[in-house]
Amino acid sequence: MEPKIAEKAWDPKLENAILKKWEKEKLYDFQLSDNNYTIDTPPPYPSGRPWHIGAASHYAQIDMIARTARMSGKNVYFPIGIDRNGLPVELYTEKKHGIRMRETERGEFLELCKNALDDLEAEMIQIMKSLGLSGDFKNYYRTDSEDYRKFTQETFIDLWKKGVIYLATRPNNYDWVSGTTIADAEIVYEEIPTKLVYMKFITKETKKEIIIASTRPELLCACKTVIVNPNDERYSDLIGKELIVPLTNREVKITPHHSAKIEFGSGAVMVCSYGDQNDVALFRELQLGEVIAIGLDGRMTEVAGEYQGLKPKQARTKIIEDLKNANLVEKIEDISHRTPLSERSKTPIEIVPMEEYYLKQKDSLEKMKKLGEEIEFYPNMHKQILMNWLESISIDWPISRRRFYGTEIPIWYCNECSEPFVPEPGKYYRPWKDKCPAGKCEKCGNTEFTGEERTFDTWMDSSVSPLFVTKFNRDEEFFKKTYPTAIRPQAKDIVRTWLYYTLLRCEKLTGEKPWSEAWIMGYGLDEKGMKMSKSKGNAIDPLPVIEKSGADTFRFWSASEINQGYDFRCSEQKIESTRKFLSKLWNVSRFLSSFPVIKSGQISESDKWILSELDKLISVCKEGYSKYNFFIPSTAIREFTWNIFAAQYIEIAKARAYGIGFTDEERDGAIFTLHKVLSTILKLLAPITPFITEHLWQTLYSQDSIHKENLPDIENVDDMSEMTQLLSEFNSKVWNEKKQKELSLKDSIKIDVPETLSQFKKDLIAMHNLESN
RNA sequence: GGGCUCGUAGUCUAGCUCGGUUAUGACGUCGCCUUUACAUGGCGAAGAUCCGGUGUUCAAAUCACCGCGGGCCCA
Repeated sequence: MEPKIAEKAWDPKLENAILKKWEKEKLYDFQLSDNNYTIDTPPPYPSGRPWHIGAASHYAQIDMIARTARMSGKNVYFPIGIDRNGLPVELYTEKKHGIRMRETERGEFLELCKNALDDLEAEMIQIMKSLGLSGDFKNYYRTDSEDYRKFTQETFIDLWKKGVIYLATRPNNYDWVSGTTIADAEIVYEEIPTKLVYMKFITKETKKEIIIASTRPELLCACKTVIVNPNDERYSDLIGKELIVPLTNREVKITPHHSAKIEFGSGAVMVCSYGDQNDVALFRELQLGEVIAIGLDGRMTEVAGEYQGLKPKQARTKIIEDLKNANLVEKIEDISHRTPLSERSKTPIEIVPMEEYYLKQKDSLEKMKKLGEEIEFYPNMHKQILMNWLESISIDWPISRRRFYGTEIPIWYCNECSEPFVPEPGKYYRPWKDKCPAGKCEKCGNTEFTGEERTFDTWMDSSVSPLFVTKFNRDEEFFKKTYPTAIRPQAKDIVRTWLYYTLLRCEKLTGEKPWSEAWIMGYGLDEKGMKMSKSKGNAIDPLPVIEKSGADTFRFWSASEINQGYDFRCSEQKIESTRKFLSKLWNVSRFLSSFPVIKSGQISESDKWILSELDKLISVCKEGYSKYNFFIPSTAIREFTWNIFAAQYIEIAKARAYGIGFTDEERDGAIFTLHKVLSTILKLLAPITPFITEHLWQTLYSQDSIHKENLPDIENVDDMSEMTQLLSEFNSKVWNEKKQKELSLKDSIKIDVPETLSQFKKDLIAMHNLESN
């Protein structure tokens, strides 16, 4: 019989047609039912080209979660969203058009951002689709849509009414490049070379010289005290005495404090508002009055005297010169200093007192820990990231940002008495341009208002993703049937932010946890194990890789190469070489396609053996799938298909399948078993490589999609796995002997079938053309 | 400084829970082979101080302890 499959290899170009067919058949459309499995899909941020190959791999695996659930009989809701709020697009737009946000009309700037996002988003959607994501693309949402922003504002108004939002002036992490406050979670630390300046302070009474080392001499004008360790004998007689600050000639006290390290610098430390977080803690503890030395424009203020208007770095250079000229410097060391940077703009943050809105979180920490305990983490070890973070939270969450491209904080202020007005939910508010919905101020009756200009931290938007996709407050039935959602898949670097904030917000709004499971993925690194970045030039663009090798190859690589939760290395060569397995699967199928698909036959001992191995494979795969660990099924299937099914069983059963020297019933047993095994492999593999399995399934077995099938169940065939090695050893022995004797594989040879394999004797004699004994 | 986590060929990985073969398989490398559905293949080879040390034991990749190294987080 001619094989139904003629082509000699799987052609990834077929994927496109399969995609179109799925779309036409509405295969993955979601209809609400009582058995919903909701995925809180991470909405990717279109930050620029190329998209990260690690992220593409994340999404491929998230799709495997969806397909696994679908093939386990669940009604899968797999929403697709795009995260479009926040700083990166503002920076991208400024650079692209050579403009500055604050010097551009706000409405115009927002329009430019929106256009940039549309471009970047289109490519991302294309990659996600071509990866075979079985998500709800038709209803994909954007976090900057009126609908979403209205929703974010509603949740804010709700929290405002609950009294968990407040205004406070606090030293804040301030990123002066992006001109906004940032949360602790957005700070990254880097070792940066800097100068440690040993300055000469003078004691007021005795005119004795005291050396104080600092990396921030420009903050001399904001120095309010000098601390020394109480155990430091060098200074014990000076505690409580006054020092003259160089250049400014102000007087400050020497205070004992345990945080002064005896061995660092000279042991005496100047405390300024604010050099670092430690200064903040000391100012609070010692109740010092702060001096604002750096303004919101990132430049020195008038308290800096002649240094006013300079950037801190410029001021530092100048002040070091001046100190040197005045002979007030003992020495200068070049050191490497662990500097806090803004994660987004990568510039050193300053600590500046500012009035911002806060969301209370400190009083929820115990509750959060409890919820964290209840949520199942895959892999479990990453739960620790959340727990450690919960342990270290010390201040409430600052939620206001001085940026443009974000959800506006829906507040107006009375021009007369400054009383804030928060409108009713139900509308998208833009206070920077909309008229205040209140006729007059409730407090003073004034009718003039000023709109709030700030926006929310983007995590305020993305932290309600599980509520948005389940239609919280908008469709009660839908919400009831989909929330709490089943699973939150995400990357491990945003556990402290996205995962935590979602937990916090959803609990505050619904009293429940947002998901019962969290699935945490590692980073994609380059082939040497370095972090990929556009600036280093080691980033791999996923689009050409997928176009060249095909989505299934990429997906199988992702599944078989990445250990759950661990960082992984990406190399194009390795991805491409994964394709060999798909070729193998293709050719196995091509061979089987020359035999009719039949319902039954007389099962021989070798058939029972492969069916028992197949049972084992099913168990292993289902175990792996149940833990969302795709490494387990992908490697098990490859191993079984290649080394057991193709290399051993097909060879053993081939002669019987051709029916030479066997009865029709015996022949049918082989053909039945061959198809049984292949069709099972295809179903087991379908969540990982949906395209090739669909193509082969429909060519060989059914008009219907394989993705409507359920994962196969085991049939409890008697275990014969002890035979596997014996068979493969015997076969290798015969093949090797023929090779040594320079015989063709078809030639006959005299080798006895060992007693242990006597049950397979007939198949083995036919397979190797053994001289009967 | 503290916490978490990991350490098996160039790379990914199995084995570790519950100690016992010649340490599994794949990618890559090298050699041979038109030979079967598949040269996108087959056969074979080289490649591992199982991070190190000590202890327990007849026996340690596996158990215990002490180190070392990487990554992430916090200070």
